[in-house]
Amino acid sequence: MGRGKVELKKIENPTNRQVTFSKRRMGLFKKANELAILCDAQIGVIIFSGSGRMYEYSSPPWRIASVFDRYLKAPSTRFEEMDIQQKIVQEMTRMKDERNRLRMIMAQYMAEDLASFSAQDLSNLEQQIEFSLYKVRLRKEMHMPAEQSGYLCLMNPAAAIASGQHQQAGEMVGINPRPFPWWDVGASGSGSQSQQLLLHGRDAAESSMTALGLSPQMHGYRLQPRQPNLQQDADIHRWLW
Amino acid sequence: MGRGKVELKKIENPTNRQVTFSKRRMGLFKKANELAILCDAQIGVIIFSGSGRMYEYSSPPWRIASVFDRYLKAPSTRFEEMDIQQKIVQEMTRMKDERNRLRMIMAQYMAEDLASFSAQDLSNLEQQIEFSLYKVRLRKEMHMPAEQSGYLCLMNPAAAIASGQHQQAGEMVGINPRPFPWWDVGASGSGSQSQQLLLHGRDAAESSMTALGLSPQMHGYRLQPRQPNLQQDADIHRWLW
DNA sequence: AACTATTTATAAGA
DNA sequence: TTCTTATAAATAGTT
Repeated sequence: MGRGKVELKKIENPTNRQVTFSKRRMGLFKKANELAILCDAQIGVIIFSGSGRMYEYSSPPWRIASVFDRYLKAPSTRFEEMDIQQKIVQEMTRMKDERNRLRMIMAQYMAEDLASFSAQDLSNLEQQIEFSLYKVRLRKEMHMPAEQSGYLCLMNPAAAIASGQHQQAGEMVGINPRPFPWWDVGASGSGSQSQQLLLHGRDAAESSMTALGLSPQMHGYRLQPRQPNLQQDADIHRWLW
Repeated sequence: MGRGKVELKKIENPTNRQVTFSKRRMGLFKKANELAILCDAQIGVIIFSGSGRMYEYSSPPWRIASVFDRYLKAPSTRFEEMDIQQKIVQEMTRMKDERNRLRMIMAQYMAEDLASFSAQDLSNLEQQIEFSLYKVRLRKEMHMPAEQSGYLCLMNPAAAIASGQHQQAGEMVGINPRPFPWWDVGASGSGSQSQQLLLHGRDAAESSMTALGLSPQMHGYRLQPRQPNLQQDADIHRWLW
């Protein structure tokens, strides 16, 4: 609709693209509004521009949130929702616990909260930090091969070795129980610590909706027999962890 | 567009309405698709017909759930406009992000993931760890007053002072952008890498500020409804955080 | 579901 | 950005 036919591919000229975006965005909202009124429908539209700005339309008198809420609830029964919400509460609690644990660990490791530490705890923590320092310096040496070879001597060699052995054995230095056991982070039965501490970018990219099994596709699973909700659990777990 | 002009009001004839609904629904989705492709936008459209049937479009390669997630995370989306379920999803996402962030920080601080660190990064991390070590040893001295007074000498004094100054200034040692900027956590105006590395920089920066600020009292100010209107909201918030 | 007379949307130009 | 206008596209009423 215009002076020339337009090919359905990304408009390369940024200015043209911006102008077209503006025009067509308004056109789309107008169309949505007409459809909603003419045909008595509830409509929500959300647009993110290439630059990340959000635009939204929802048919009066609704808010976008209402549309989404209806979307969330559309394919499911109340009973199933209750079920999944229980899962949510459970997983949420776990995650909150781990977050709090990590906070405490960080505070201790950065020596910002040593009030509850005994002398022995302090020694163990010191060893642990020394070992971290050792690893950093080791890596530093790799970057600048020659020059300061004696650098690592700043660290207590015994501690380095001891820590190294611990590490090889797959466990961190054990500090006494009173302070929070940050060295045992996330050790819910298995898996090496380093693995647990690494972030897998995949997590961040995943969709919460998918995770919660709230998309229509997922609801299909949940409507299956009342077997233990394995698929759903797996989905939730994958997203959460 | 048609044989006659159309008045913008609900079509009374059910058959006509249904036909128009079909035609215009497809037209709307087509327009949305064109806009998405031509202008490189991410678009989601949800339609509920008068009879309650749901239709949806989302611009490839996304699913409508992704759009919804992004909506929840958008800075302009206000907490108090969301429904309970959406709030839960949003809060979970935030908590997960913060947990992942803490994990990453821990891994770096414990020198378990230094692959992406430059020499400068390593130096700064080294300084930071040295400072932690310094604080631990300081505290250790308090426990056993006499004996090994020369203990602190193991640490590079210059680094200790430098770190101390940084600390006093209220900021951590600055390491270069490539690794995850845990040292820059919560630095509001820094314009550092955090926005790129995080799924939704602004929100995560806010929560992580308290994460490393480690003062639970301050946490989550943005999450609170601006006006403490709904008791339900308050309950959720109290439980989540 | 197809057809087409018209209206509407909009690309390009100003 | 906004307006203009030639033209493409959408669609209302018809078959």
